[in-house]
Amino acid sequence: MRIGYPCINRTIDCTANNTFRLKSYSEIRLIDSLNKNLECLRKILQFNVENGLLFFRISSDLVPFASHPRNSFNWQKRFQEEFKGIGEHIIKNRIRISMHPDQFTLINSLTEEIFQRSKNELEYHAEILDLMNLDTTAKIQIHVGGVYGDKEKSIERFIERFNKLDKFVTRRLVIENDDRLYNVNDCLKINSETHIPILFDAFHHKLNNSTTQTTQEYFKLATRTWNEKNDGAPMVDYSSQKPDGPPRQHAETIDLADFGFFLRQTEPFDYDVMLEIKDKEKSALKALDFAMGDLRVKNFNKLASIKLF
DNA sequence: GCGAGTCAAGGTAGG
DNA sequence: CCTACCTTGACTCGC
Repeated sequence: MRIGYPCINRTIDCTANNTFRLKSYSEIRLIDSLNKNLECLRKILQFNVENGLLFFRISSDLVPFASHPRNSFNWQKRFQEEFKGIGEHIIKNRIRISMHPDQFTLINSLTEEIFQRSKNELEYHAEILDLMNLDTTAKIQIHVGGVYGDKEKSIERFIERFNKLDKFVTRRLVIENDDRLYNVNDCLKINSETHIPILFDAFHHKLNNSTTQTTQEYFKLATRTWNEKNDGAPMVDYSSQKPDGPPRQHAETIDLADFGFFLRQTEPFDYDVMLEIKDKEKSALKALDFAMGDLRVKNFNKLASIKLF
């Protein structure tokens, strides 16, 4: 098991998602942001390795306006050495990497234009991971998309569109159950047609499940869609409800009692867990401490003390 | 230097 | 058909 957190580190004084407004777009701004973002990504990964956090989600904002028509700059070529260097450190330290395009990426959209934009956005994500020379265990996670008044048809459309994507994207693509529309059962239907792995989101599952099957059973159904050799250990998203917050809001900091309960529920399995919690690496470190002290967590990937960079 | 308003992209619910 | 809301951080502008 590896433990990780998404995109932002609040301890380090920099972020890997510097951006700007479209109105102020220029090649200079783009290069400047990308320089800062790659430099900061290095620092974050360095911090993570030093602290035993070996799972990380790279921000979709790493390259501002990457798939926007306004941007015709060949950033792939300009920064290929930098990407390659970061990739080498990721591989050397056996860091697990994921990416998560945001809500506007909808491959099952009713309109061809939105599908095309989504396809471009997915290709951008795959390019980043390719430029780093990461194998297919580095994943891109998306939700199934909209329902558009007819879930059956929308699932069919997802499958048709999935089959239109290039191999360099689909080999990295996984789907995640969401909190309102598509639950694990829906994802399983898509998996039976496409063999796309299902990323189990524990919090979303709590908020959106239609049967009496337990978390354990669904966890098992979802995680066994991952092919160990090509996909690596299953990725899992974990978070909990913010106490006294509006429903669905993610907690400010980790609830170790709840996390411990989740670990026990999923005990026999090896997987990598992403903690979607507001205070980011702070909670991830608490969880790491907790898990290392918990003898029941098997296959625990202890800190590799190799120095980065 | 600060706070408020706004930001590429879509969808759903409620009216 | 139209509007509010989802959800988050950070850019940008006006003071």
